Amino acid sequence: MAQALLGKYLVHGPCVGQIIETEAYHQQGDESCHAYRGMTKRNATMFQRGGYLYVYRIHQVHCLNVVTETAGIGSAVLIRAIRPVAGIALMHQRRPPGTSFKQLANGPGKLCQALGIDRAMDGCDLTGSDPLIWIGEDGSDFSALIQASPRIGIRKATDLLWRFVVPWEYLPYLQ
DNA sequence: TAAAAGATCCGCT
DNA sequence: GCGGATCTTTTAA
Repeated sequence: MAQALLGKYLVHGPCVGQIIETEAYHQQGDESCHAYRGMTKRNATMFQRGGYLYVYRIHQVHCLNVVTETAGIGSAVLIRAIRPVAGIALMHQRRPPGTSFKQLANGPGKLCQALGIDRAMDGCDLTGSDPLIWIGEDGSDFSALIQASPRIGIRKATDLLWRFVVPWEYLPYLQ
């Protein structure tokens, strides 16, 4: 699922971004997954069926995930970077003055800031029932360009190559 | 009730 | 590359 989400469009109101970096997290055998030790108040959304939005806060920023498993299994894909596609003026407004185009949303906290996502949106349905926030696609296939690597900023299960990136340098050649 | 850890970011060097 | 900011959840006493 983490690879399949690359190239998809994350839509929140007028703002749209194409997903270019993801990380997978799974309850089973993945110690760095929030759901590894079972359900808590924070991670409850991870145990819903796939298609829901899981948002949590870390340090001073929010991180946005897509729930991926069947109900009862805690699992999600962290969206780590998007390519801004629409609503770019509004994204600039939400980010610090002088932020470059690339830096608008090239990190988990940054893209939440650019898209205006916070913990209040945890549990939203991304599959189309909510006209404000959803995930769409245009049929683009990034599978040949995906690079796998260890996940960023974690201390456990660092051997898993569950981070998937479409390098920023490739993007101009895709249009 | 308290303390520590954490899927980050930014500025400085 | 490094450290600090700064806040919520979780866990232990």
